[in-house]
Amino acid sequence: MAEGSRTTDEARYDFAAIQDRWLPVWDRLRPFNTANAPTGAARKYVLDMFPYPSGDLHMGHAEAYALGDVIARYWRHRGFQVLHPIGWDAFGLPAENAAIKRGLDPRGWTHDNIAQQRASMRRYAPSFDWDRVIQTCEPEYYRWNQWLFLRLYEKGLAYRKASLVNWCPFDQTVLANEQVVGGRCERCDTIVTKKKLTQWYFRITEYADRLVDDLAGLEGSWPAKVVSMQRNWIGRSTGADVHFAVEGRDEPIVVYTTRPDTLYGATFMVVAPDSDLAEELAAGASATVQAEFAAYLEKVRGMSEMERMNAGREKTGVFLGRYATNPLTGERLPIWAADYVLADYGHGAIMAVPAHDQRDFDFARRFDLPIRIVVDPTRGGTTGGAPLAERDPRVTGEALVGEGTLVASGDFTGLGKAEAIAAVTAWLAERGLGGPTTNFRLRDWLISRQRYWGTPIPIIHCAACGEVPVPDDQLPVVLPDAAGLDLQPRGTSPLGAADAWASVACPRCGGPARRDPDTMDTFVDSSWYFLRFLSPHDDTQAFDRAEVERWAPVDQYVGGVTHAILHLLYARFITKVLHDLGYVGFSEPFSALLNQGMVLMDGSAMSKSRGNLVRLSQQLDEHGVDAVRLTMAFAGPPEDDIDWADVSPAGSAKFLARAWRLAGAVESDPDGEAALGDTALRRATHRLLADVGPLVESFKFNVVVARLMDLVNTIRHRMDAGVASADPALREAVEALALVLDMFAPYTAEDMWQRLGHEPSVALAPFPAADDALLVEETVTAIVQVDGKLRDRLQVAATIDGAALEALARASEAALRAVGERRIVRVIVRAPRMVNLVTAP
RNA sequence: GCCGGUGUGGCGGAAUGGUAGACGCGGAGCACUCAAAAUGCUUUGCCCGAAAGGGCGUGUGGGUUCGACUCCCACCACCGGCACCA
Repeated sequence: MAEGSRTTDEARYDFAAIQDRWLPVWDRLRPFNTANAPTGAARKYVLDMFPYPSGDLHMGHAEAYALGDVIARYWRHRGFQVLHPIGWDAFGLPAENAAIKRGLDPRGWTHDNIAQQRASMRRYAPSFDWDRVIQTCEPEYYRWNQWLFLRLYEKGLAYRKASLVNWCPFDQTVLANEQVVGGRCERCDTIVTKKKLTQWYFRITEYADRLVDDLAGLEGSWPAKVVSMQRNWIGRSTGADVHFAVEGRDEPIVVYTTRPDTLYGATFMVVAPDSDLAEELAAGASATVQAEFAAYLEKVRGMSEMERMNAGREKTGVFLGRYATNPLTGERLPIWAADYVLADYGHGAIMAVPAHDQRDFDFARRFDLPIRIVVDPTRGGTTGGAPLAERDPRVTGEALVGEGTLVASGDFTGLGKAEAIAAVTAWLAERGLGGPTTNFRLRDWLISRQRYWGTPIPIIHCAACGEVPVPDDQLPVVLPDAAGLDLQPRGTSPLGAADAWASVACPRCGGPARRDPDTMDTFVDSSWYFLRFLSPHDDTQAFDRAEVERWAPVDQYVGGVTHAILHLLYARFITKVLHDLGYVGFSEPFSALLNQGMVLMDGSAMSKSRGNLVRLSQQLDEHGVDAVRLTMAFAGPPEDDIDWADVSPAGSAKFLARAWRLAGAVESDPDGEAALGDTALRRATHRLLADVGPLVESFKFNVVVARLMDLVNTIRHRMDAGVASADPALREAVEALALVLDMFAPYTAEDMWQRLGHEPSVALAPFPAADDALLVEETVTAIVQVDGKLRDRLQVAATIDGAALEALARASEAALRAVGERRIVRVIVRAPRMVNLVTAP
């Protein structure tokens, strides 16, 4: 092979020099400044989740921003005006903890980290609009957090209440339900305890139904996994409330059940020991019962969430010495307190049906309570087989939770499960003894934090007026300087000690008052930041309505699946609130979502302690920005994890060098007539141009890269086959290469573009349309099958008709050999691609 | 337990119901070189065969179809989420 002949250009591909060449040019031209884009064009809002400034950028960032940038650059090449902003999620506990550990001010620490990340980001070169940077720790931003809080407060969606909350003993602060993972603090892994505190909440439960219902509209454009996780987390369940009269009490106990059909099987009641109801019921019982209950309650309170939530643990509880009445049967039911019933779900009390609920069954066994079967699974049940006597829970130890037919249930006997649920619920509703109800696993969002580094809550506490919101015109409530404050976590907010800051005159009565010392959960900051990007410097409002209408909602959101519940749920909630308040015209913030996977090393997540940390800066120094970015895109489907041990940034660099050298081989003029060039090469070029769109839009970035490699191989092969440097088809091919490559390797593409005689930036040059005429092949490979098995390949004209193709197939030597002595009884022809000869003996 | 997802060469992964393994990594051989690196060329699913050729192959077992990685049913394995939520 005539090696070297194809690479007439012997210049070396030097990624460092190329990076140094183009960074200052891009700084000057600002090609991705949204204002520089053609106006009037269709728009796309492509948003990457903004980073948290803890240390420098890492491999995970590199993947996320590489993939997000493919999409942003793609739409620009398609002629869209693209908004692709970046900022920093700069408040929060990790930064504060890190600063305290080092004896630094969180503000300085955070700013230093942002500066470092920003410099790294500039070199990594995602196509961001650098004029829209936001940092949530600046008053220019968090002022509007406070504004948002006040709007929720006005609507009764922000409120303060005392209740048992999740408490992290290490961080000395409360946690939202969503921040407790497996009973541990999401941040520091400490076992979470419960504490009774007065805290601020956002009433997200008021939106629970819509947060579930609207997921249907996201199906298909959000990952199925995320939709299902959200649905799971909100945990909507439908059933019925049932009122049970209590002996010696005026008010009935209300319970929630998803199985009203089993009401005849209720043999006792259970209330949550840490509920007010339990306390009240115990108080009305004998001294012995009171003592037992008190001891039990103490034991329960002493347990961590971890211990209490362990489902496998043996049931415990105490009899409260009180009785309720089954509304359907009039039967007398003993009332127990047991910690398997949760105080904050439903009504904190249940009717226990041991035959048809495993937990109730376990409890009944433990305390020798009656078990009564009221649903016969052998009739109408999904699992047939064994007779009822063998399926009895008392024999099997398994409650009968499935389908079946009601037995021993008075007038309801004989009904199926679904009919019975409806019938019993209706019966209860008619008599005012209950009715259909929906319940949610989701709890209100606890947003106050007893820490320094966050948005001050804009409320003033006045002895005379109570809670008084800070008037809008007095915003922002600026976070006081950390100097002189003790930031060590002690369970109360450090801001309370900033006397000069905390003491204020009540805005209502002018009397002495104090600011609320708590700060907001940082997830408040990120719940609406995508709107701030639309008018980041507006100091008169949180966001500009006209800009919102121009850009929002986000067309494509890109980020890690770690935020599948927390951030996305909160952002969806806040968007619905803003919609209801008339501030935005849509109620879902992110029309489409792409979750990139994680970057692993040797099969597990990277960590310093595990010793498998791959440093991004080292990878960039060694292989270059483009090679790392390309590797991220080429590794596989974006949502899959990448094991860095399995991929080859060196291979990526090799490919980039090959592609780059081709730009030096082109010797024709930019305005040459491509139609006069090599047809085979032109076909390859136009096939790529035709396929890029569908591939990128279905996130098959790895396939696009493979197709680019294919094109490079084809170009080289065509050159070997005699396509000259002056052939306009070569220029056409290499230009297409540079344009498509820009999505993955912007430096290399920009340099190629210049070598091809164009002005920067390649990122703003449109993709040429594929020429349909070049997509139609002249000859194709037809396959000949015998009984569905491949036996021969034929080169045929693409226009061949069925009869001609069949004739060729019947004449195929290989096919006839396979047919042997058998007869051909049927022929399926799909011209021009396939013939199947079906035989019989 | 419930919900969601995934199973394809040594590895990462391709494949509108119609040529399984595109593209790459890794391996082997060769060229260039004093040598190496770099670069380039050839080759590379498994088995039988010198070759021609043949057989087997997409987690397992069934099914639909002329034809199944792809569609349907059952099962197995792994990953992720939720989990004493009544």
